[in-house]
Amino acid sequence: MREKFIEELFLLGEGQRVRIAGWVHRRRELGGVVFIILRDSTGVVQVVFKRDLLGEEQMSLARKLTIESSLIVEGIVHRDERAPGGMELHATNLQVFNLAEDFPLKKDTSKEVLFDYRHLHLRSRKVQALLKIRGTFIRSLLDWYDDHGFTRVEAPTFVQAAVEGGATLFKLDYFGRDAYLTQSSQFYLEALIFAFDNVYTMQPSFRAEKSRTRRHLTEFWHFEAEMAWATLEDMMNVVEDSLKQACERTYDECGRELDLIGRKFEPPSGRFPRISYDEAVEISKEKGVDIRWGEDLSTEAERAISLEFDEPIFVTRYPKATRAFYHKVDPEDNRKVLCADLLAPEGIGEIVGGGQRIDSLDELVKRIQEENLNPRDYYWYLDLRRYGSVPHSGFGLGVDRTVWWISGTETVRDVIPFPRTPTRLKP
RNA sequence: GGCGGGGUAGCUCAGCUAGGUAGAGCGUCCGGCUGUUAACCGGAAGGUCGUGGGUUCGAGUCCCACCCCCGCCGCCA
Repeated sequence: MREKFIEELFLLGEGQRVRIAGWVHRRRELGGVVFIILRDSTGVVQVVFKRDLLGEEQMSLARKLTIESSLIVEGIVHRDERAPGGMELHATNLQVFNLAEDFPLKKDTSKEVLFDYRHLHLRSRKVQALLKIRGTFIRSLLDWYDDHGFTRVEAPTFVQAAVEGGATLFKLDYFGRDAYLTQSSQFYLEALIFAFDNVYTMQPSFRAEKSRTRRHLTEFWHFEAEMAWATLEDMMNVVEDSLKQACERTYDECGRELDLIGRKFEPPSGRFPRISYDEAVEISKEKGVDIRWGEDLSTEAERAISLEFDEPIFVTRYPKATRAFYHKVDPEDNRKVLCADLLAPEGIGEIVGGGQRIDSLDELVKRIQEENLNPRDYYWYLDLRRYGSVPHSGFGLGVDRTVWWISGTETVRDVIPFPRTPTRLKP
């Protein structure tokens, strides 16, 4: 079988014999010589097929090779300036495992058709690079939490009640009862901090909104953390430290991939600015955005603010009416709550949302009633305030959106292997 | 949910303003070429112009209805 990866071939010397395996990336045929660019997970190399080394029978096999055919080839390494990368393999033996049918993806294929064929497009070098960046970012992010006393936990995907009133849930039949797909693991994490103090999870969340934009998915990867005894400021520090480290490591480990996709990404180095909602409204007004105090920040306002800064920026203490019921009221101004959103630069918008949770039973019941929700639906969530309640804070980070920001692609769909949107359920 | 753009060959698009036998490039197939770099050269095949209805001698083109896709806003991560 395979002896070397393509990447390793470039370390070999002139005249060495080697056997590699991979897929036909490009082919160019002349009368008596066939050039194949062969791809594996580590890179590409030009393989040259000539009659004198291969013989007539294998030469005719080489002439039939189609794009994405899989093969094992033995040959002799040659340095040649005419070869891409300065090195090529002169084939001495060809073993075709599968002669591919006409590959449907060509140079002029539109983005939508590429997503129709996502199962095939994944093997492109660009998607490969993006998913490598994604994997590296996720690993680096989780490492930070593992190294800082957080316990990894999991929450159910089937749930009975909404976490927040606003977001729409996917409803499904659960043995004759109504159930929903989770839109956040937050409440479960709040229960788990009583066992572990600091917990995190990373799993999909689901939103049934028909949001047809380049930053929305109906199924997205949600990193969430919850911390006992933590204030809003503690929470922001955790977000900042972990995100900085994850960005730095991704930058360090994925230089080749960032180059390949043409992304000039600078990991944030300075302290993330923290501005209040009040200041955010002022900045928006100065930039000509039509906004009134008390309204949530519009996409236009978020963009105007994020373009003012080079680093991700926290916007804190929004008006109570713009946030879900579980946020703790700001003791310095009871019109506001102790929350923070993190806006990514370059107009990407919100990648983190979080804050300090209500720890008083009476206050929480009052807020649930004000939202016309039924406290009985939240019985176990209320229990957490009955038995040893503690001040606590937490947040959710949109993994896909963050990787989108790092990689600078056109849409968030580019950075997840199999995106789900209101109109896309396959492949 | 509101607004805008779009649906013509396998793919990317032109043709629609001014109705008159359906076009290009790429890809595919066939042939040529022993150093190609998204190779090149010659030839061929390939289309119920999103669906239904209407106007007209005649509709891809004009009118009506519907379906689907993309983007922006709202909602959020």
